[in-house]
Amino acid sequence: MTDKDFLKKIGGNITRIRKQRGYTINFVAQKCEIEKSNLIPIEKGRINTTCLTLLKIATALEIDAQEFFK
Amino acid sequence: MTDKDFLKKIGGNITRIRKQRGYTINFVAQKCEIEKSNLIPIEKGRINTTCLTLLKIATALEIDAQEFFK
DNA sequence: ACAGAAGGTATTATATATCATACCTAAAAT
DNA sequence: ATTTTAGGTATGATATATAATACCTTCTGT
Repeated sequence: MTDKDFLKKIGGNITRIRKQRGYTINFVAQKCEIEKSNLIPIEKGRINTTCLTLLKIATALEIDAQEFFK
Repeated sequence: MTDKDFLKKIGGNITRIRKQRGYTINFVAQKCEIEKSNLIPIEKGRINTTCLTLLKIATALEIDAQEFFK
């Protein structure tokens, strides 16, 4: 698995689960207390985010962070 | 789960699996191509590492990154 | 037609992860 | 006793994630 594919997998999982919840990017960003200018590239797999940012997103999506790696 | 506890969980899982494999920190750091001055504080839960560093460590430990989050 | 919502991009500033290196201690091996 | 190995810390430099903000496009609702 390449680095790029790995980040795209994580981002894609975040997008998929967010949409399953019916949440918008702005809503999740507010709930996480992160900026959408950070969240959007994470979902796109463009940036190599950190454990704690994943924890914030997972908490906002009411899910375990490990789900993002499946 | 606090931020500190989350990072300690991840670091503890890395240490546990590394020792199960009988690998030293130096060996894993070399295999990962990361510095031990980076790996040690990750295992201790002192730094908030990134997805790609977790991927490198998981690959060196022959495991899926999601194991670190369990 | 217009207003608002939603996704997305660009830029600058700041915080911090990582690298590279040197050094230390304790324990084990010889 | 000395050397080696393993874990760990300290520091300065560099790369990059994140914050904060402004702006853009498309689509939907009115």
